[in-house]
Amino acid sequence: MNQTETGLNPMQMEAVEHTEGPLLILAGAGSGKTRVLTHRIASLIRDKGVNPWNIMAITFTNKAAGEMRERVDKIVGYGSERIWVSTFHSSCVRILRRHAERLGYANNFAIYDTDDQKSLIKDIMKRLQMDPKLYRDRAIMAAISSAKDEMIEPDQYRIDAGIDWKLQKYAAVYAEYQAELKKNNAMDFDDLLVQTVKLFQQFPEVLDYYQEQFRYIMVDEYQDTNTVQFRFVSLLAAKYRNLCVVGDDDQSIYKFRGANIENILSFEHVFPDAKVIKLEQNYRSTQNILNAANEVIANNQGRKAKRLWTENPEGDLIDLRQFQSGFEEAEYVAGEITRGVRTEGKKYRDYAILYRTNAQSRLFEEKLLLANVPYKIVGGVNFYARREIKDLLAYLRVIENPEDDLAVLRIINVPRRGIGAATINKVQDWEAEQGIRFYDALLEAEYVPGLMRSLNKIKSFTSFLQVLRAKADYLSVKELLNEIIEETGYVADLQAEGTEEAAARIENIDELISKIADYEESAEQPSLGGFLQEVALVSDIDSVDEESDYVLLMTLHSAKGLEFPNVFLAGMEDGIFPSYMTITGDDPSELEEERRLCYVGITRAMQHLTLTCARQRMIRGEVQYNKMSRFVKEIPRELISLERERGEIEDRKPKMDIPTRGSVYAAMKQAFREKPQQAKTFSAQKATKLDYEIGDTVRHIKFGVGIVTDIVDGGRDYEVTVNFDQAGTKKMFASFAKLKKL
DNA sequence: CTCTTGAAGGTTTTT
DNA sequence: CCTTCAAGAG
Repeated sequence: MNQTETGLNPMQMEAVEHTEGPLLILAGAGSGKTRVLTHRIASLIRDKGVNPWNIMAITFTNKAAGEMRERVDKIVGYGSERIWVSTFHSSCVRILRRHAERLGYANNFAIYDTDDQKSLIKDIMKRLQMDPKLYRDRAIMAAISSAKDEMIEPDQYRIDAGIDWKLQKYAAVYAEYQAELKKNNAMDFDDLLVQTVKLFQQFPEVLDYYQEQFRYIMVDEYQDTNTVQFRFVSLLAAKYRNLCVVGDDDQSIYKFRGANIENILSFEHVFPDAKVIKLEQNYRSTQNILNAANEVIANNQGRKAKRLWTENPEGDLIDLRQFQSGFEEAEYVAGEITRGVRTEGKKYRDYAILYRTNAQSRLFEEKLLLANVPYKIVGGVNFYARREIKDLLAYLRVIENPEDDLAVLRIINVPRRGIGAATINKVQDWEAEQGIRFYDALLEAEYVPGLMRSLNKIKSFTSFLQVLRAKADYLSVKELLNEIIEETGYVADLQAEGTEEAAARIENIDELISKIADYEESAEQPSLGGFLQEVALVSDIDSVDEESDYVLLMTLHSAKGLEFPNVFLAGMEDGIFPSYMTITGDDPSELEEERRLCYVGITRAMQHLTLTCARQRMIRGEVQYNKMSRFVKEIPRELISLERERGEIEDRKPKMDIPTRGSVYAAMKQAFREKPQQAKTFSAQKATKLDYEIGDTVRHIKFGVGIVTDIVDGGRDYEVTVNFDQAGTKKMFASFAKLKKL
């Protein structure tokens, strides 16, 4: 490969060609590191004759993994499916599925999410008779998680706790928690890493097998690896030492999750023979944006010296707008997007709105809805964490892994079977006495004293599960779920409820069904276990689809690794960003982490960056007055445009900042709500036929009743003009407006 | 045992 | 604001 053929600059070339031995690539934002990684993999296969299956690449999201595989495929044309490209968690699961029994787990172990962890911790706290006022479950979960990140086992934790009675108590919960997980044949997220490393440490032959397999290892976003992940990688790479890590210390933003910035800062100490390559040319952003980012991050101490530069034009100034309230802020953003799309030929997907906390998405959602702008919110409540989804998944989990007592407990009385807390307590007491598993106790419920009428209910529950389990042998996952829905009457109950909320839940269930269908179509060997695993490890960002035309809303954390032509950084206020916690806390390194987050945010923008803030804002039902973020003040004045309004702005009536009434807003959201799958509808298929035409009277969920005055076939979608009785004339896309003919 | 109601308490960021 | 938890009636 030569430079002209690949379009790589000399530094990038060097990174691609340096394949033997440890390599640290310090890749600034937008410096083309993904290109380097893909070309490096391609070059290994094509030019150096390395077998695809001898390569492992760790990416930050499943989506990034898929894209990398695709790009390699384009360059090389074969073998990409044999490369291990995946996240840390997925790689570990894949390894553990084959060897978990060596660690005392069955290979079909369940994966517990944060919710599951929490219920388990609560259970244990109750059992240990701990006062929930004195001990916070969140704190305990965090403590256990960080212990695992550092590979500290319960015994060690207890020793380290010394005479601190509180930590001693934590240690007790930790030990019990770990025992319980094992008993349930389950692992939490952290365990996936920890157990894999344990596997490698305890079984040298297993380690050796994988060392032989993964002769070339690459890790993306290395600045955000934690200690276990570092151990995992270094163990695997210990034999052939072909370890290439790519990262940017300025973009380390996951300290709260155990990310250890030392991993990147001291890579050269751990691997003294490491080659270090810096990629400092930015191909993404304009001069002005890059300068702003450079100035902000320069305020941090203890970073590797570097300065990004670009050959890109200077570009627009950075817009800074301060508003009276969060409502006005959101309105402005929605308006700017509408304007850009209407007058500048921009696409909705050219825009992203980034904020510090998920809670900030609300206002934007509301205003975008009003402005008829298609959007998608990334993050927030995970789809698979919704109650109805977790309930149904719990059935599937119990079928797959009979030892998952936590899942059994979740569904034993869902839907209502008349098996209440009193009954469950009796069974649990007896179970503890006998030293058996909860589910096994249910099977032998006739021996449990004092059950009375509940006994029959338990019997019918367990026999229902047994039947399902038998059917699992020949039914597909989809059929199985239908069976569950049918037999439990889960959807029927919701239908009977007849509320908005119930309807939304049913919609979610429908979506779950189609997700299963998708899975069964696309997976090589679809199985119940495979589906549950996939579900446990997806993140919301994985479902973002570049083809679809919508504005993306997400936290700064979720935006890592992405880029957009136009970025709004919202809520630039002290107390929001940087967050209240870091300002009041006394750890200056936390402020630096926030600053890195700001750096990440700024560098997402390719052409245009807008910073917004509000003088006053409703937080938790209270009005807060915030100063403009200190980060904004770190940007040189000459890079900023304060121009109040641009172009003519229609004379606005004085705004009443009254939030849309909850019910109306909820209803609109409902009508509009964006399911990942519906997302495709926007771009791929317009409504094939409209059930109304010019002259018809229609109803819009927000604007009320009106008459259709025009319908234009815009190719992708119909653009409908409606003259509303109340709201005046509006143009809107048919697939969004959800107009109902009257 | 279930459902309703009211009060209290709590918020970064996520695989 | 929104979720979670406890208490009390049916």
